Amino acid sequence: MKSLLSSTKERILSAAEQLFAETGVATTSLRTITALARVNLAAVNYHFGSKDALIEAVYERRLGPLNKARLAQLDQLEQEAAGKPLSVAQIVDAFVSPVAGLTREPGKNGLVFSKLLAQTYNEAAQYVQRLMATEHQNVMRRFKTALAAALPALSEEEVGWRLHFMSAALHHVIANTSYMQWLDGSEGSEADVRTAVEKLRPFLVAGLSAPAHTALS
Amino acid sequence: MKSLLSSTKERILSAAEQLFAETGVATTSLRTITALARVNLAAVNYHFGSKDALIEAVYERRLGPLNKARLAQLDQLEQEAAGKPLSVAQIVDAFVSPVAGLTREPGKNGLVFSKLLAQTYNEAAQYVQRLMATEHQNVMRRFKTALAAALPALSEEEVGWRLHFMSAALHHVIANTSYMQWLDGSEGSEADVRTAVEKLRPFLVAGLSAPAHTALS
DNA sequence: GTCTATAGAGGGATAGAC
DNA sequence: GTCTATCCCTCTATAGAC
Repeated sequence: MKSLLSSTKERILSAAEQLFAETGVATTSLRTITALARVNLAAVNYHFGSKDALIEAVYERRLGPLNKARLAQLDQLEQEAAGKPLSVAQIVDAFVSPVAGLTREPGKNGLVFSKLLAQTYNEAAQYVQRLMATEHQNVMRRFKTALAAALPALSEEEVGWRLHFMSAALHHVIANTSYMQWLDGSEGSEADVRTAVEKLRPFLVAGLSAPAHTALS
Repeated sequence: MKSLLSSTKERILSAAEQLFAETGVATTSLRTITALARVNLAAVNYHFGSKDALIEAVYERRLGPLNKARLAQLDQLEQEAAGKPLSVAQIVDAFVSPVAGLTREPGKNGLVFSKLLAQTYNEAAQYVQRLMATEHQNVMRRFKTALAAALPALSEEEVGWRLHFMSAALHHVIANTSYMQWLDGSEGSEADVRTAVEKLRPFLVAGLSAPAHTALS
């Protein structure tokens, strides 16, 4: 019952999250995790049961709040709109902002998790599917409905694809922001995630609002 | 000198590529690779020297042709345009089409590599940086120049970000197309990569062309 | 160039003392 | 709940026969 902020469990979770994001889930050993958390090796198996269970717990700790935040922001905007469809920009906002908002989660730097989520998107899907498949699907369905109302010219299917693209761009951008220098050799300016997300917003709004077909030239 | 299409080396490369894309580089053992390639375990070390060297070879085999194809298409379009700036749609095409064109590479199914490239983007950067940092940077610089000419209203920095976003969306979409069902619970229609890339095109064109700031209205 | 056999390192998990 | 010590497994890499 003692929910100290730095209990052994929490320290393991944060250390694991950080190392997973840095070098991947598979290559991170329990020995490395417990060393960073300054906790005994056996503690992982005592508190979580196995490495797999620890991985699930790492995802679980962040995904719940992220989903809730997205839905909450969408709810509030829809209430304020009183029946009228939201703008595409508002929907993008409700989807994107909570990711930056992860900063306020336990373990201080929640953006680490965003990087993890993107870096191991496929691996993540495997764990997420077991844990919160329905919750995640509900979120996506809500956004799909809102977006369909904002873009009546597009088919349901097209709206689904656009949502997919938004999620893809957002997560990949977060995961690879530190590699921008590699991407084009530009001097860099220490591009941080928050700047990247800010720059991404108009790109997403315009992309979502695009006509279904675009002629060449 | 005997460049048979199914030499031991090539079979190892293709098997490794496939398994890497399916379950990741770190979790794929040489035993699994050699079993799929129906080759002896020791063959990897004989032909490549180490697992790391094999990984590099897997990336090297595809990235060279991909970069060349992108530049070639851009070159051709620019020649035809005779000095006038290309359209954004044309630039998107030169960037995106060669990825689907990987199909014509050795080992038949080159799209497997696209999935690998996206799934392990961070890991890949590590190897790619060693192998073809300058080549990749040249490609991105060429596209940046072309895009800047097509979008004179945007700053150099903004154009760099947009290029980043395009690459991010493209690679993540390819990597996660098979997970669309998970994304929103839709019935799926066996969404293949080619369809995804086709749907992505107008999204990218509009996103790249967006004004730098979008009001929240 | 291909194979078998094995060395040597590092991993996850657990038993049992405290 | 924490720690040490250890089991047992899988992995990469290599030596040496063919």
